Amino acid sequence: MRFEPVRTVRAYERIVEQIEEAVERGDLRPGERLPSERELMVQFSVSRSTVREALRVLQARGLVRSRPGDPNGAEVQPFTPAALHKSMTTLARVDELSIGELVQFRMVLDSAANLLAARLKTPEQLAEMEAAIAAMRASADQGYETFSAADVAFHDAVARASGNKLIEICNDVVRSIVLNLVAGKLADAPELMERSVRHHEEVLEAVRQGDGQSAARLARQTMYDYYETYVPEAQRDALRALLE
Amino acid sequence: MRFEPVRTVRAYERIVEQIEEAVERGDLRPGERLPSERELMVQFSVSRSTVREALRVLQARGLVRSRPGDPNGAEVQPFTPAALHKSMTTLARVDELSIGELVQFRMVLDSAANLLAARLKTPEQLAEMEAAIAAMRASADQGYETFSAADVAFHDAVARASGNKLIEICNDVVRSIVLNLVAGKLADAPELMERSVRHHEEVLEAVRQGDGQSAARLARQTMYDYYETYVPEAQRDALRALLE
DNA sequence: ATGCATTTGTTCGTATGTATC
DNA sequence: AGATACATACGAACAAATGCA
Repeated sequence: MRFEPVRTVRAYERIVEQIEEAVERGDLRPGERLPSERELMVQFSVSRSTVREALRVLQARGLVRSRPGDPNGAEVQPFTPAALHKSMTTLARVDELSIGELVQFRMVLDSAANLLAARLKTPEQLAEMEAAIAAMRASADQGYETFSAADVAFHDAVARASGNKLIEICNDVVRSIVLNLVAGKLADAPELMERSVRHHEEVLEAVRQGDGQSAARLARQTMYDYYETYVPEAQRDALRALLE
Repeated sequence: MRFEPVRTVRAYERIVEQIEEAVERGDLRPGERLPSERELMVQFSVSRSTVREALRVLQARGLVRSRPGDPNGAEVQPFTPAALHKSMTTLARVDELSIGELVQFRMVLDSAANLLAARLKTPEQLAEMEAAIAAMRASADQGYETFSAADVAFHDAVARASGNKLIEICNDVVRSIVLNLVAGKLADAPELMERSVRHHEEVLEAVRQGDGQSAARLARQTMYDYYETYVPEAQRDALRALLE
């Protein structure tokens, strides 16, 4: 007979587990309130400090949010990729994720999104994409900020049309990291913007016609062209491997 | 003149920020120790509870780990995708991510990994893949557990060979979630295993020959065939869109 | 619009189990 | 084996913020 080593589990962890499970089971829905800290310390029969440590962890995971003085207790949050975003950002910073790897990942995701969108798009989603491109063209002379916002809107519409929430979320997270990295470096370059608009139109046309392969290939090419100059020469080869 | 709204930032958050930045800057390297809680409460001039709440958050993010009685204080952890894994798991549970979406995401990632691996593989990595497939065949009659472990080893080797840590990590995270979901449902099916081994061999052959397109396509097909029966009929269409 | 009661944020003091030297 | 320093956990207290009558 062999015994398992006993894992000493902290009191606050058990509280986290219980509340986490309640949320995942759907017993606690977004918008609902947790009991007050004093009530929780009675229910779990622990001290207030322990309750608070548990709440801090839950808050860090984005499951609840508590404000000082709120008599209704902590609020259960709807899911946001904030926690996901946080850990990916630290990954990018601590583990020295290169800009090349990030752009490459975006190429993979955006490519897949376009492939699927070409097949699954609805007329409303097509209209969104068209509107986004129109906004891109209109803002070409209004500076990088506005242009970038329209660009983001287009890629978001495509990601939504893919019908895969995981693609949508990861796309969103990695994009914001990339945009943060190149922020400042990205000057206003009218000719670059204009070319980008043309490329996006080609992508959209392929999506409209349901030609997923072309849409995916064009999307990869578009992104490569757009970020090429910000990726160190040594890393570009790996990116070009996706273009063949 | 416009003023910014004052965001009241909690004391423990500032502590989290400071330590987080120190880790991200590299001032605190994995393995190094934080000062003890009593020391920290002096340095930040806050109370013990506040320090502890900050440490709980940092621990939830996987940056540090503290154990009772350790005279050296909390230890800075090397980056692990544990936090990433956690938030993706809650995403899968709370936001009702379907098994179809998860498998589809794996198809996208694994496909990209194979495409890149075909181009960037080293002889050592090829040897790893060969060893993994050999282990798969050897364990075909030893039950699902051993077989699955060898299967994981193969996909891991490919992901590493892709040279993209983001692909590697996301692959790992999503795979473990999928395996968790189908756990139990997946009975021992010798003929399924045998077919899977053959498919993996075809993938490996394409990788060996540097034929990225074929490797990617075969990888998608292999995964689809393997998980098809566990994906509800209605969701399979979206998966098949990746096979054309 | 003004208090009032309640809640969270934070502090301090204390007791207990535990790891290291 | 003992001493020391540590994290864990408890409880009481005060300030600041919030919601409601």
